[in-house]
Amino acid sequence: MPEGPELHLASLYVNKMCNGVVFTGPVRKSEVSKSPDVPFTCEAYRITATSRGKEVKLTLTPIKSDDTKQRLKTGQADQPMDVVFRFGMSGNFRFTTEDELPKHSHLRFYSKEKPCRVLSFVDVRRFGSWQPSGTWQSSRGPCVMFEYKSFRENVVSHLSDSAFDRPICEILLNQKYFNGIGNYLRAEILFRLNIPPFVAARTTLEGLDSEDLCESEKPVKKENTDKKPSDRTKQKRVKEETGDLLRLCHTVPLEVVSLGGKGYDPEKADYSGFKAWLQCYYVDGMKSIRDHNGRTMWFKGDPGPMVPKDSKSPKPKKRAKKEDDHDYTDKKKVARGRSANTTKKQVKQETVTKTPKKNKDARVKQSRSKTQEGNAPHEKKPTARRRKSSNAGPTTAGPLRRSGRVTRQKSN
DNA sequence: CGTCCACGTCTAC
DNA sequence: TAGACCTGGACGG
Repeated sequence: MPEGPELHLASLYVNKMCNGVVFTGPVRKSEVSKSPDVPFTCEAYRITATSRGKEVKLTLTPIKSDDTKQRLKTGQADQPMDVVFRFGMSGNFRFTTEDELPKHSHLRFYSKEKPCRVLSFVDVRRFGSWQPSGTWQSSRGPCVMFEYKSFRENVVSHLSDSAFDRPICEILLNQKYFNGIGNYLRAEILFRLNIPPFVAARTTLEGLDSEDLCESEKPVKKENTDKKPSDRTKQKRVKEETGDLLRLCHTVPLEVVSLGGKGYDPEKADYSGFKAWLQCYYVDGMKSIRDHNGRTMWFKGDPGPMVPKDSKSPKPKKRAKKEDDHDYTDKKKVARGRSANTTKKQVKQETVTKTPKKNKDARVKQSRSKTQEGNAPHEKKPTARRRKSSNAGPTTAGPLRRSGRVTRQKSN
């Protein structure tokens, strides 16, 4: 659930579900969670939520009672407490009855009703975290969706920062400047403007005004294809109609919010709406390669000059089980078909083992050493990456990593 | 069965 | 700038 739109939708969900609900008692944490305890307990309190970029803040507000003495004696809160959440790769909120507690519910707020209900912070992978008495993380910039003006100013006034030496697709994930943008949004945003992902960020951004000159412009849409404008003209028109890159960092996430539903959440029934909204990310026919941080960048056309030297396309997953093969309307299939699979459900017990194990995600980053001799491309960056374990003898477990990864994409 | 991949940070050489 | 941190679904053998 994790880019700006999903975090915001989560805050809307909490406010809707918890409106009028009275919560009680302590906040409870799962055994396995390593996030801190939330030292808040109260006979009667309410919960509201707000979001900023990729964070959600819950505010726990005690309901006034006359019995101050009693409250203090039993350690009850009488002041509100904020808890700030980051969702990692899989965080979300759910409000259920007590006996329907979701698996991986790691922080729980109990309602005072008879068959009580529970607001859960659910997080399968546990990359998410929370901070009791928390504040918005100071290293993160303004929210691309709801602090648009200061977001723009923050970027435009810091273009000399060396962070902007990087390719545009990589700085779009830098939360100091693009709080709320994640991997699918960067693909969708650059795709809309036809910006090659691996061009220098500063080049792409300089010249943009800290004021949005497009301000009062109406939505988007409308594509007049009878004319064949030159590329230059086309670029200009695109800008006029849809706004510049910074504006799309604002409007594109907001589109996801207005889709309703849950945004990116393949497990949910209303995922199809989101899937249909995607134009580039994981879409059949698009290209993808790993950026310098090992994250998959989806794009169309020219990758741009700053492509990682040894980068390869991740393997195109075959479309999952059939599902619908009847294309009713225009076909807009997505490469990944996570079907709503509700079959088995191994109730495996989550444990607290601390066995040092082989990392998995790390392997994703190690681009296989293609030319396994140390050719050193020391042009610009001291690209020390790409090698590492290559000539250090085969690792016991994984001798040959991927061999030939084929570039997905049929046409171009 | 094993490998690869996933909406994101963090922090330690 | 590599790993580390996690679970689980899709796929391949």
